[in-house]
Amino acid sequence: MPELPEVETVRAGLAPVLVEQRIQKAEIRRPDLRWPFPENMAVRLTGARVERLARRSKFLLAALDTGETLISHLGMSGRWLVMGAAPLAAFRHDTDRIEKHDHVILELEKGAQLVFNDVRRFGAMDLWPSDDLEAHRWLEALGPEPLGNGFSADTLLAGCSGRRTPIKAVLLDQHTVAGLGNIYVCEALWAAGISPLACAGRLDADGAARLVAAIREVLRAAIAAGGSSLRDFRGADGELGYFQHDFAVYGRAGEACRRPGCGGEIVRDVQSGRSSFHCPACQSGP
DNA sequence: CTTGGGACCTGTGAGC
DNA sequence: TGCTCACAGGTCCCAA
Repeated sequence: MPELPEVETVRAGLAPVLVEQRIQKAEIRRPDLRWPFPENMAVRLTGARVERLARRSKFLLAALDTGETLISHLGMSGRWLVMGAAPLAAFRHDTDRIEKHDHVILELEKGAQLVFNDVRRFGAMDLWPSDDLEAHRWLEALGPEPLGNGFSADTLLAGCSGRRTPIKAVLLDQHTVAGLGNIYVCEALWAAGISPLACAGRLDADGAARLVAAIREVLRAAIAAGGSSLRDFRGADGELGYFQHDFAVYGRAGEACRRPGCGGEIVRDVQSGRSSFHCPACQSGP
């Protein structure tokens, strides 16, 4: 489900109900997700007040007044949902299977509940000292934020230099730039006119500049649309994102390329076990 | 060091 | 109806 735009959508929806609220009770309903939860997580959360809710790449960072930060990752199917608000009650009604995968429930002041639901359990949570966050193993090796000043044609070119792997693999790997996933890599490469199969080491300065601009624009537009709802992504408020209607290539194998005057047909390839979509007519490379 | 493949886990839809 | 297979937005780990 969640790449950077979806995580940002969740952050924006969660912040108004979570920030400046105290966690009155933490119910931890299993010992782990992808990894074990931190020791005594319920105790360390209970009574803590959330001071800020930030995002780094695909991680949500809730800074607590205890000096620790609750780090969470949605994996493939994780969601943070706000319960107790009227609109949400309607959304939850017909789907009792959802409750089956509610793994962490945080009760806030004023009765609202935050529920972490994750069918596949590829998600993760940890608690870590806020003043040493960058040393956390999930965060220490992350590349720059794609929408931040640390990401540029120069840094992208440096990350691609000498690499024999396809450009798609470099963008999915979180070291050169952090936060992209399968959907937005495919979309950005299409927007830049570069094939996902193209050799990373052959990216030139012009291509790098186009790719950086394309990544930023695709992410910006997706965030503005509330992310993409394939299957079941929802924002924290239960709202659907709608960027999936704007996909140029993702999931469109056999359909016409949307670039004006192109006339090509989108094809699906499998690269290192994952679907890639591109238009052979207007995306350069092998 | 780089790279590709499998592993983790559950659910859904297509085809027989 | 029920079986099997392929596939799904992410990341880690290991062998070559």
